[in-house]
Amino acid sequence: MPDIKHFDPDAALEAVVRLFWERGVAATGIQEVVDRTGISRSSLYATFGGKQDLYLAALRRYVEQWSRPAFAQLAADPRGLPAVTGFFAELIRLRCRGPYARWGCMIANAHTGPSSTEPAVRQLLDAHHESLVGAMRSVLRTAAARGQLVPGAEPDAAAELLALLAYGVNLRSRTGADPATLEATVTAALTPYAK
Amino acid sequence: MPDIKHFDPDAALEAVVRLFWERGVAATGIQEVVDRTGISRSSLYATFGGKQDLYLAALRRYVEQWSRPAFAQLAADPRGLPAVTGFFAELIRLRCRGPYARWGCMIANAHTGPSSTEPAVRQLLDAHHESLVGAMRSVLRTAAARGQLVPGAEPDAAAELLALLAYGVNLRSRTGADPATLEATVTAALTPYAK
DNA sequence: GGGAACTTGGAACGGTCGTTACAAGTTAAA
DNA sequence: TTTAACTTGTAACGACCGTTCCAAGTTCCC
Repeated sequence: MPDIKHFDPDAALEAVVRLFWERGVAATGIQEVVDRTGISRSSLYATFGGKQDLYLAALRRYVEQWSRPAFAQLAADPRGLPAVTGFFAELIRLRCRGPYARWGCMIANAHTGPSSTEPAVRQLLDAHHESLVGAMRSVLRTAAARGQLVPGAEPDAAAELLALLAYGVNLRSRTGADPATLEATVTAALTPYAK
Repeated sequence: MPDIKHFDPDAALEAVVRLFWERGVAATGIQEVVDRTGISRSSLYATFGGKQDLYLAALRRYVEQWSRPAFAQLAADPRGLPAVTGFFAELIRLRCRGPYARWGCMIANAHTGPSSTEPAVRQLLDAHHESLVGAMRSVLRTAAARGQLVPGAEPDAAAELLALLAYGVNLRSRTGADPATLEATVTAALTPYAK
């Protein structure tokens, strides 16, 4: 029977996520991946395939670990509008403070990368966007059901708006945008909808 | 006395802009620049310096050629809210149709690039953002003066919101987002403010 | 213990990266 | 026409790119 892996593929992939997330695929060499993960080129290629496969795996892991939980929590939040406020507050905090400050969103970053034309990547980006919009729609419908929205507000259109706003926040946070300004902008976006 | 340049630096830089805009800096090699501009490595380095200088020059040219005129027109437009609608309509058209479709905005793209941490680039990105927000502020104040806004609307906060929305449009357009959806989203963003 | 299945480290692959050096060519004042 | 200033094409630089290959090591079934 075969030998067993001498490393934890999951931990290695996590290191790869952080590398690609912060610096981007194009700017990150395989050598850096080898150094940061501590595993050798052989093991890397045997486990994940080439760089493109590795990037795709990292993107998927990011979505599973960050986007999906956040979207699920948002969609299921029974509070309605306060859930949206909370979502953005947490987003802004994550993007501007702590270990991931100025990294932006790995998915948002991927939109401008050289692989964004590759079908698998594009499909992932589109699916991510649909998930975000869907979650926003859910929570806005909750808000509508709870009578929190002004008459005539359209949850579906507002959901798209809030999703694009999130991309804007993600992008601008990479240059060190002021979190207070971002917060105020989110407030300005929501105020007209609140009854 | 010296020899004279055998090429048009401005035309060369224009070609460089398109190259970096569409594909990004990291994914574009000097050889491609040489091929597309038609000038040799020597002339390239003698005229523009290294790759980083070339990128910065291209960014500046993009701002001068695209952003500055658009922002100036927006800020000076006497119509108020219809000017905002027109700005986004033109933006979406440019991003989704014609020769620049799916290229996004070169400045938005630059946010995720490896050079976005370099001071000169970051400063340019921040200045660009301030210009856009400033133009939005101007046109919204015009709208307020013309009585187009609902009572209580804050032009300054709304200006930031519309700027971030523009970044979102730019980003999402790179994967081929539906222009009609984007239009509807812009409408949804403006509707609550219109009297 | 023999041996098949698999992992691992390390060396090496050809290719491309951004950059530099230099000889030859061109220009116009002296 | 000499000469200094400058441009241009070509060649080459060392470094790194992503990837592959292979010998050596490890594991577990037979």
